Amino acid sequence: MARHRKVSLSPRKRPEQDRSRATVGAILEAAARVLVTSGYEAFTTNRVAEKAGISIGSFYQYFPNKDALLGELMRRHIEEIERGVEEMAVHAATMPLEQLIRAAIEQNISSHLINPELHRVLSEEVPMAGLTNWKATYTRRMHERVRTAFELRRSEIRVPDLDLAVYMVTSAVEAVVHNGVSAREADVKSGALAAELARMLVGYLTGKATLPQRVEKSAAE
Amino acid sequence: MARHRKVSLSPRKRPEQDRSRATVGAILEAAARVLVTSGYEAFTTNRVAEKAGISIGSFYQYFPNKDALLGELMRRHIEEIERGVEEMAVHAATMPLEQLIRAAIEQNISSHLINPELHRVLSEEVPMAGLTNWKATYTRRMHERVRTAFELRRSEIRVPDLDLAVYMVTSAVEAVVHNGVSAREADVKSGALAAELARMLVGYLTGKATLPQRVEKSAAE
DNA sequence: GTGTTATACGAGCAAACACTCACATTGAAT
DNA sequence: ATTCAATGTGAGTGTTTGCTCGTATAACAC
Repeated sequence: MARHRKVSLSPRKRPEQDRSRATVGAILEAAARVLVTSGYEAFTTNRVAEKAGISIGSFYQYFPNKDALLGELMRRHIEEIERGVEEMAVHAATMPLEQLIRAAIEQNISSHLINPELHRVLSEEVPMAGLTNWKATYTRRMHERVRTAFELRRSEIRVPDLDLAVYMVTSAVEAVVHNGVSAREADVKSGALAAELARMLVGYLTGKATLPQRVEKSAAE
Repeated sequence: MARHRKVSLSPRKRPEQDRSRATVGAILEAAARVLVTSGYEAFTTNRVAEKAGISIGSFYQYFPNKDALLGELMRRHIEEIERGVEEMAVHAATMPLEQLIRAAIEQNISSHLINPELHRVLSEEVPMAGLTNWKATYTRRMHERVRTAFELRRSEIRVPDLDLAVYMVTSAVEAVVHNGVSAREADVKSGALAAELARMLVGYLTGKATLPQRVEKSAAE
């Protein structure tokens, strides 16, 4: 365990030939697999190299240290999520508030369903100390986006402090969806959770409550 | 690191004399201090013993392994929180729904303010694998409590699925308060966050929205 | 072919760390 | 004063693990 002085996080060497690009790919794939199947506890550089079918020496050709691998894994995962968010944001400008909220929730849910177990391990088990806090920058970017969307609909929103509203909504959505994926799987799949959440948030923002409606057994699942 | 086969979690030996009770106290105190000031990364048995002013040998007289110490620390922290919840639950039976919600939120906030940094480290950094999942049992007990309270007010609540409602409310409260303590400190202290949260939840549960009111600069802080 | 660079290998080093054990000290009962 | 259990000590052990480095092979340039 000589992993306390971490300096460079960027790759030591860039892969130039196809052979090495395949190696890096295998490493990242194996890393995700190890995290998903055995959790962070079993996430050691030697184990990842073994599962990737390469030698530990090859690993350190492309990653300066263990944290760099974790960072790259997290970077790619967040990138994948934000690609979806980007797409949604295009339509968002024109939708009425209620549909916008609903769409954002659905978006958040599908983010969690890309690779639920990897998402869980990355956000719950991996120690954030040491790798430049990806979660924080992700949260910040998300807040900015939501804030912009809210400003466009300022007249519909009755909450005095917009920043506080942004914070409340993002916190609530993230938590309810994140926990829901494992604890209320059925409600997530049926859309009931999304519907309830949307009703809660729209009521909060507009001050106009809508009554719940019984949800039909949807086509989901 | 020979910490993979963990068996007994209960103390190896019970302290009988005052001297040894003081030792155990010093250990627990030092453990909390290390977690708060240096995070889980620096949380080693040798370090805790050193900070407690005792030898590593003495440590292992009373704790069979590292996880047992973490477990005891967590058990005491949760116990402290639940003592407050208990007190609140007495009044809860008679209050109208809105005040009940508000009281529960205030209770949750004060739980977080007992030792905010310790609370944060325990719930975010400490790996839950290995120690019998305290968080899960705490969550379950909390759900039962809230469910019972909701059942007493079933007529006021318009949400069809009560379990889902319990889940939504507890998730939202926990997340908004937990993050709020560090990210919206001012709003937590002024009571603005609690007010907004209560409004959101009451609207969601009853289907009757209330408009936000500007919050006076309160006496807090 | 020859030289050069990229890639791969894996035994082994050095440090960290949970935990043991043989021995020392203290306290209380008789 | 003697005895014995409770308590305290800390150097040392066994293991894990991040990471290096000397060396071997494959690809490319000419």
